[in-house]
Parts: sequence; C-alpha cells; structure tokens
Amino acid sequence: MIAGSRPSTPKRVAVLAFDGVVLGDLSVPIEIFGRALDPSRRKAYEVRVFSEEPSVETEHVRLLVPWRLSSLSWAGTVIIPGVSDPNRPISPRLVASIQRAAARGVRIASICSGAFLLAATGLLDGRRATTHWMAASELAQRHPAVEVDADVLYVDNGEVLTSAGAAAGLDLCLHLVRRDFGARVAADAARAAVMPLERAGGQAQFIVHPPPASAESLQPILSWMEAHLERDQPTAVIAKRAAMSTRTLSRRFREQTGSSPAQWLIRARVRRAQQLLESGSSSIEEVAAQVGFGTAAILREHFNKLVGTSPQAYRRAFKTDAAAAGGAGGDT
DNA sequence: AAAGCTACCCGCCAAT
DNA sequence: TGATTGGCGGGTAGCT
Repeated sequence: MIAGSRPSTPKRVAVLAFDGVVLGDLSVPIEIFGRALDPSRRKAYEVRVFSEEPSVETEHVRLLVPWRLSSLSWAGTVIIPGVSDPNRPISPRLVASIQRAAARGVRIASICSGAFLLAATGLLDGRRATTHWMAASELAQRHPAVEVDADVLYVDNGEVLTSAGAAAGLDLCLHLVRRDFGARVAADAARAAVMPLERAGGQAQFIVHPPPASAESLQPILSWMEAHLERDQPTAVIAKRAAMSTRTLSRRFREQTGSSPAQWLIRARVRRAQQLLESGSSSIEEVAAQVGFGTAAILREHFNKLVGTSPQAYRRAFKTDAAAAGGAGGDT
C-alpha cells in the first residue's frame, strides 16, 4: 500500500450532487468521511457537497447545496454518487469539472450508478470498473472501452475507483479511509457511523480486487477462525497456526482488521449468533455453544454490547417480521 | 453482585 | 543503519 504519505492537512472530500442523485449514495460518503477521526482524534477529512446549481432535485426531496462546481479545485478526492435514472441526460459542465479534477491528479470514486457519469468522462476507458449489477450490462454497452466487472464490490484503479450497489459504496469509502489512514481508523469510522463493523476489514471475502493482498495477509487465518468459531481459540494457538509470535499476530490484526485477535473473534461470534437467531430455532444456550461462547450469559453480554439488544429481543424482532405481517406493533 | 483469576493487548526495547 | 520481530510487563477486559 501507499505508506508514509503524511496527511498533514485533512483530506478534502468533495461529494457531487446533481438532479436525480440517490440520497443514500450521497449520504454514505458524507457520513463516513465526515465522522472519520485520525489517530490523534482530529477530523480526518473535510467534506463539502458540490453541485452545478444551488438547488438539486432528488426523487423525493429538494436539496440546497452550498458549493458550486467552479470551486471544485478545492478537492483532493471527488465522490460521484449514483443517479436514480441512468438515462437522465448528463450535464456537460459536470463532466468537464470531473475531467479537470482528474487532470490535476485528484482521486475520483463513483458509487453505484455514478459509474455512468464517471464513464462519460472517459476516465474509465481501458480500465476495469463496476457498478450496480442490474446496470452492468448497460454500462458495458454504452462504454465498450470500459471493462465492466459486475462480480466485485469495488474496483480500485489507484486514482479512479468504482463501486457496486449502495452497500458497496460504504465499503469503498472505508477502503479509501483505510488507504489514507490505516485499518484502525477505518474501523473506528465504521463504528462511529453505526455501520456493520465487519466491513471495516478482514472478512470481506467477496471483495475481490482490492488491495493486492500483501504477502503477510491474514485472510487464510481469518477464514479458518471463522470456520471454527465453536472451538476455543486462544490467541497463542492462533499465533502458532499462523506461524508467528502473538506479538506479531497482534500487529497484523491491528493493521489488517483494525482490531485485536480476541476482539475480532468476539465480533465474528456475535455476527454468527445473529445469523443463527434470524433463521434457526435453537435455544440461546445452544446458539452460544455453536458460536463458541462458553455460556449464554457471555453471549448476552457481548451481543448486547455490539448489537444493542438481547439475543431474545433480536430473535423476536425477526420472527415477528417474518411470520406475522398484520401484528400490532409494540417493540421498543 | 463482588471478588479474584486468567488471558489479552500494546508500549517499549533489545535482538535480528 | 533502518525496519521488523518477539519477549516483557503492567494495566485492563473477560470469565468464573
């Protein structure tokens, strides 16, 4: 990865807005970059939203956007959210602004159908790119020079990045934070934005392309751990399995997942417990055993801390959703 | 519910 | 000589 580049000033992130912009795609980068704190607990990024006209129309609301494209030269990173209708005409001024930014060496990333706008600039020509899977063939058809790959969450070409659906936009943003500040900061940012922690690192197996999994990748160990959650997994044993000292293992975890071995394990277990509670019907005790928590009490403790509710309540909520559609409300 | 015990984590530093 | 590793220790989180 690109180490060393010291972020002396906060990175400047410009999020583009335009008529028909998808609100979710607009808000994800704002939340992630806006909340990220660098290791000294200062704001890691400055976020501004830019548009051609002060007022932007979305499907359901109208937005007042504070910054104009004319001052886009401020940006160090430009995020292009998706558009609800890819057939909507694309503004030439918008395209030109993005091209100018790219020419200055600004990093450009698109979320979901934002890839259409990005492709219109020609910046994706000859490069691999992705978009929402439903729009992938359309993108490939319109831009034959772009190598469209619908099977990955995001594609990192260095200074030009694309991502698939809205959730993948989140992954992409966290990926950028990780690139800029490391896994720990990215994990914290995910937590701060109340996003699924797993996405911050490690077990996103299905992110195919991203950082060239370095030689010392933990991926195999993580997979093994996840496949054997029910076992007792002391860090010493994991370390032996990974053929490194516990100290080094701890470092690798910190770098690559943003957390420690034991913490990562706990999160994997809670996540697994969630799945079991959603679908299965085992007792809480059984679930605890199946995911490797010694007792139901321990499961409850961690579950509460990470999910915010008790396993029972969590299951009840899911069962209610799935089974009865007409039931009266009455949850928290 | 409190207390004690164990395992873990990470800064620090010597060794590689 | 700079970078990486692994051991040590003590403060803490987790478990009994």
